[in-house]
Parts: sequence; C-alpha cells; structure tokens
Amino acid sequence: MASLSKCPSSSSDEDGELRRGPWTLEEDTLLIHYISSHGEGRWNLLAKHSGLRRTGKSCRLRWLNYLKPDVKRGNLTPQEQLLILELHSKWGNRWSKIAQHLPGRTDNEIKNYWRTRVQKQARYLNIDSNSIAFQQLIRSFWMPRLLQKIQLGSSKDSATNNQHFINNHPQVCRHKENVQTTDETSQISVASSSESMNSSSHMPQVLAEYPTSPFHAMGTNNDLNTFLKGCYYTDNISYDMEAFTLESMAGPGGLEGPIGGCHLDKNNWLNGSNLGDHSLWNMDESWQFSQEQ
DNA sequence: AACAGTGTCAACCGCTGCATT
DNA sequence: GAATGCAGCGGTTGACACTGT
Repeated sequence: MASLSKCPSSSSDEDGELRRGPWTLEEDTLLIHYISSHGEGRWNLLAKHSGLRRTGKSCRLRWLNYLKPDVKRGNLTPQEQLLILELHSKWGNRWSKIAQHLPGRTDNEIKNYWRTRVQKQARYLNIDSNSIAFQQLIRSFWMPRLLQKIQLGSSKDSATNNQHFINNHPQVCRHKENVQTTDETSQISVASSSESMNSSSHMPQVLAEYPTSPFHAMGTNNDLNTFLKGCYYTDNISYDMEAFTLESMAGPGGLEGPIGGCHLDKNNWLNGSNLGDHSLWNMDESWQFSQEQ
C-alpha cells in the first residue's frame, strides 16, 4: 500500500502543482474510484478530472503496477522465474512482452527481478548479462536448477499451480516433463544444498534442447556430479537464482568456449570483495576450489 | 545500539511509435 | 506530409528495508 509517512511533494499541495513521489492512500482511493466508474485509459483525461494532482503517466503507472486488482504480490515462483529466463533469452529486454506471459506480473516487476537478481550474477561473474556466454550459463545451470525446484515443489504441493503453469506454458514445461522421466543416458544431478546435493534429478530435454550445453562435453555422470558440486552453493532463501563460479566451470572437465573466456580475478578468489560480499561459496566449495589451484 | 553497506522496488524520466488533426 | 498529443516502453533513480559489523 502507499506510504503515508513520506510525502516529498507536500509543499506543492497548496500551490496546485503536480504531485510527485509515493502515492498516498487518499490518492490511491481516488484513482480506484475514478477507474471503477470511468474505466481504464485516457490517462491524461483521468489525471485532469479525477482530482488527482498527478500526470496521466503517473496515474497509469500506479494503476498498472500496483492498484489493478489482478496484480500479483509476493515473490516470483520458480515457474515464473524460469519463464522469465526463457522468454528473456528469446526477446531480450522486452519487459512488457515478457510480462504478457506472466499473468498478474508487471513489466516493472520483471525488469526489477532481472536487474536485481540476474544482472547481479552477471556482474559478479564479470560477464555481460546479454552475452551468449551468460545465456549459456543460465540455460545450463540456472534453468535446470529452477526445474528441480519446480519438481520438488510439485511433489510437495497439490501441484495445482504447477499444472496451471504447465497448461499455459507447454514450451517451457517440456523441460519439466522430462525432468520427471528417467533417461539413464543423460542423467544429471543438480543440487542446491548439502542435503539435496546427493539427490538425483533428470533433465534430458534441457540437454537436448541446448546442444551447446557444457553438459554435453562433460562425459560421465561422475564427472557431472563432481562438476556440479563445485558449481552450486548452499541455498539462500533470499535468492532463488543460482550462483556459479567460473573457476569451477573452467576447471578440469569444466566449461570450454565462450564461458571459459570469462574470468574472475583469481588472486582475489578468497578475499572479501569476491566472497564475503556475495556469499556465493560455502566452505566446502572454497576448499574444493582451493585444491584445484 | 549504532552505523554502514547492500538489496529491493515504486516511481520518475526520456524516448518512441501510433493515432488524430 | 507535418504537427501534435497520447500511451506505452525501457532505463534509471532514490527511499526504505534489511543485514552485517
């Protein structure tokens, strides 16, 4: 809801100038009532006649991003995150287009998610978030991880949400379906915590769809497991996205190609700027990495 | 408890494309 | 075809919340 404590433009209340900054409860109410009786659209007209001292733009934004009844609040589900990653790889920063495929989610929200979660990882890995290398990382590591989360979630829940998602996004959920089937030839293990590190999940379709995936160059399952253990870190409640380390990928049996061209400052692999600030490594992984040096 | 650093997200800004005149 | 106004989009900012020291 709108913050009532802050009112940066209160001085303009008296002089009739346009208000800016956070919306008040009164403004929200006014906007909702106006739209409920006049409908959406014609925002400049709305701004003039509603009594709000806001621009039409501001009214539109407030309605679409916050007040509209079907706007979903709360964290993005793994399904939604997966879809965002999938669609962004297709369309790039076409946030509104992506948002059209996530009912209840706004372009602003998706954009914020991308910038705060995804780009953060790209920055940490010193990769351009729009680069092919980073897209490859997303497809090879992050998306399988989300698929696993979806799988785990569906086994816990009644799976109604997942079924809804599958019905609406069959192209993405081809991955999920295959995750749930066994394919011995392309089994991989993806783990996020020390506990789940030992559990297997399968996503052959992901591999099939992404023939350039580094998994294809990985060889045996044992290699994969070792590799993946080095790439995942202890799950963090705050971030659904995965962190992966280029060093571990570029190590023995690791990534070749464009990703290998990216690098972190190896001299800083254990200093605060790379580790403490981001908490991407747990002790075991740090140790493992140190052994590889 | 206080402070600093970091993350999140609502809101603003500038630009573009489209419709209308 | 040019001018104008509007809606919408994507990038950016800033305030607040949260976390660590």
